[in-house]
Amino acid sequence: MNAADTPDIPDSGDGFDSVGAERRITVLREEIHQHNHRYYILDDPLISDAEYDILFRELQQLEEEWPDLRAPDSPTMRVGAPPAPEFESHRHEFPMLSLANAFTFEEMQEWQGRVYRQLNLVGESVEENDPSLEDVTYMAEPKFDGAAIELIYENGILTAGVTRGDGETGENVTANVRTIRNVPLRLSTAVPDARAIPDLLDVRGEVIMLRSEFAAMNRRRSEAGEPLFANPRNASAGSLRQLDSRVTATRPLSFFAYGVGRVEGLEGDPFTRQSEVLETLAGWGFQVADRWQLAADLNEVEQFYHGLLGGREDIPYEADGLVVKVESLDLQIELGQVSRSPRWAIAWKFPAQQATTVVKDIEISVGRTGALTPTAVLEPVEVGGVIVSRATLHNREEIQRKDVRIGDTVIIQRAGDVIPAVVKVVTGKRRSGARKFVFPALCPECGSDAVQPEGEVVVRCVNLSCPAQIKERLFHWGSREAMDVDGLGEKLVEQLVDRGIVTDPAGLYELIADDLSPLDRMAEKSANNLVDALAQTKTATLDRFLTALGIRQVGTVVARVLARTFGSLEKIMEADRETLEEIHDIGPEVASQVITFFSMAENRRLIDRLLASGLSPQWPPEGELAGVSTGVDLSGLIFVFTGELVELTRGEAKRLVESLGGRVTSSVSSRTDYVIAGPGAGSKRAKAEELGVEILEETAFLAMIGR
DNA sequence: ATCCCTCGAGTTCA
DNA sequence: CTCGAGGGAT
Repeated sequence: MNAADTPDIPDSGDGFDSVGAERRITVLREEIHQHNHRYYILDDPLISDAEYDILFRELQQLEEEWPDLRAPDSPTMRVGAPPAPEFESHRHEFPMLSLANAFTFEEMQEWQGRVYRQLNLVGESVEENDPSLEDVTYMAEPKFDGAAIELIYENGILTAGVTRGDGETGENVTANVRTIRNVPLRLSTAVPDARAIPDLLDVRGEVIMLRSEFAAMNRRRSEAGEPLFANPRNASAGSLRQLDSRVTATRPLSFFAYGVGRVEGLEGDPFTRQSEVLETLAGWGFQVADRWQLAADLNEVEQFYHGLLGGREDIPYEADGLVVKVESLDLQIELGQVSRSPRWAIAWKFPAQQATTVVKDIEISVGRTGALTPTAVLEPVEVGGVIVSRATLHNREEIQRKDVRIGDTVIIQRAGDVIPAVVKVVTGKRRSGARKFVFPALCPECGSDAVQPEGEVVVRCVNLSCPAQIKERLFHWGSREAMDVDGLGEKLVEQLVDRGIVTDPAGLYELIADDLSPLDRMAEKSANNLVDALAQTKTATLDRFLTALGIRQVGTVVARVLARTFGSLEKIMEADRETLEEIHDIGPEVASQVITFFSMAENRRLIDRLLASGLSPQWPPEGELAGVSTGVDLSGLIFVFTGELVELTRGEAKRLVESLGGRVTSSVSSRTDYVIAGPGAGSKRAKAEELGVEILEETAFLAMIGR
């Protein structure tokens, strides 16, 4: 049933007036919504596809005739809209976290141990009000292998769909999401016991392709002579990121919901259990995993795991493991998160897909820092739907430890189903021709010495002018985290360096379009684009500039710390070792790398030339909340936010604290300095009282930071 | 001295 | 995504 494929039906000449049309449109939409639900969610249609198409066409025609009556939740939105030039980025109000992984039961037990420890369930100081071991139960469901997204519903209407992105910021793919047949455009209240719909709801889930749909789609593509998709995951992710949503509409995508983000204005009690969230979502019209399981302990989880693994092929979608969550939402809140993963959930992955192949050769590549990295060149082999021909061997010791020789038969797998790695050598199949790899003592790119410093694992080329290093440094300069120069790709850098046109980043800014014209694939237009893109980076922020310089041990985070602490390039260059080491997150090693970098005459000359070409690193960043310096110094202080905030969003509050040098974490501990508690604060507030941590209201917090 | 968490750096394929 | 190592807390 695909309305987009239905041939046009001649105009019926309905002759409604606007009121009549509106009434008819409302009836049609409601009816089509019901049929969609029965077809896609309940799998129990009441009418034939042909009858459905007639209703759909009628609605389409009416909407064409009365454009004012179009609506974002109309089923006709599902056929897609004309292409957009690019996706807008969209910041998640609550970050979309990723999950920690476990592969064995032992690793699951370790995770449980961390859960117990965090909840104070082990050790001597168990207090009366603390939860007990029996309170920690689990909910497990299959881990969908697709693309994670968030759907935003305002007053029950789907208003946005956003990809996970880096977890903080994703892309707005609303037009594409609307084309997914089992995504409710409007939340359903049809189920008798369904809860009333909240004012604002973020639904999280996975966009996937069912195995059968994927196979059928590839069959169609093969008949049409179109390229095939490697696997359902790539096909889903690719379809979701189509700029032309009419293309997305032709792809057989499905959405499975598994969680919520913001829930505002929910009537009655807040959610208390993970399974309740799932049941409620199902009641509102979402498709959820067809099999999920409550488990009183890890042994029950393990049974479910083995059951699912055994019948893995029979599941209608690809699952790469199990997601196990602590069932109680109160405990989830108390557990909080570490970095970008919640402590209350874990992915228990199925064993990675493996394949056997032969190592044809071992090649060495030279990185930005001169690191010599060996890569195994493999006889191409399919692993999990992708042809793999190379696998990293990391470093010299790794080759020795695994005793990988050229000509060996090896087992490879895709780590996390992405990056190929050599698991082990099949020694039984080793033939006499297999020879040990002699790790080079000289850099293969420039012939300089390659040395391995005492106590380190990495072998490095000592020559700073090594062409391979120059290329990587230039490429790094333009990378997304650094100066983000559009068009400065690997191929272009290669040509620039090989022809001696550019040898360092300053050289890039001395380029004019004429220098580029003799290069391959460099017509006038792309040359001008590159020069423009470079010009735009002249006002990049100081932290990006520092990242781009490629100082050892200084990446995005440390660069931001330096920019925030010193505020200008000159001050950073003047800073002495003691000043640097006093800064949180900077220790002797990082300090010494910074000092060394700026003390080298060559680097100082590079910076002079960059500044002379018009670069002026900006700090504080313009327009960002972070820029509103109030002169308050929060460095070294750790904040936890709990309950609702009124004046600020969580994201703003976090950025504010960080911009003033403080840190924000999610769980209260003895090292927390302040807990900012709003209405609805619960266990964290209690924990703060217990530990004697200072508690502030939002207004007091704002006063404290001078806003 | 030891653990845990983060950060940096390097890497694959489509 | 994974590994190694820096930094901070215990």
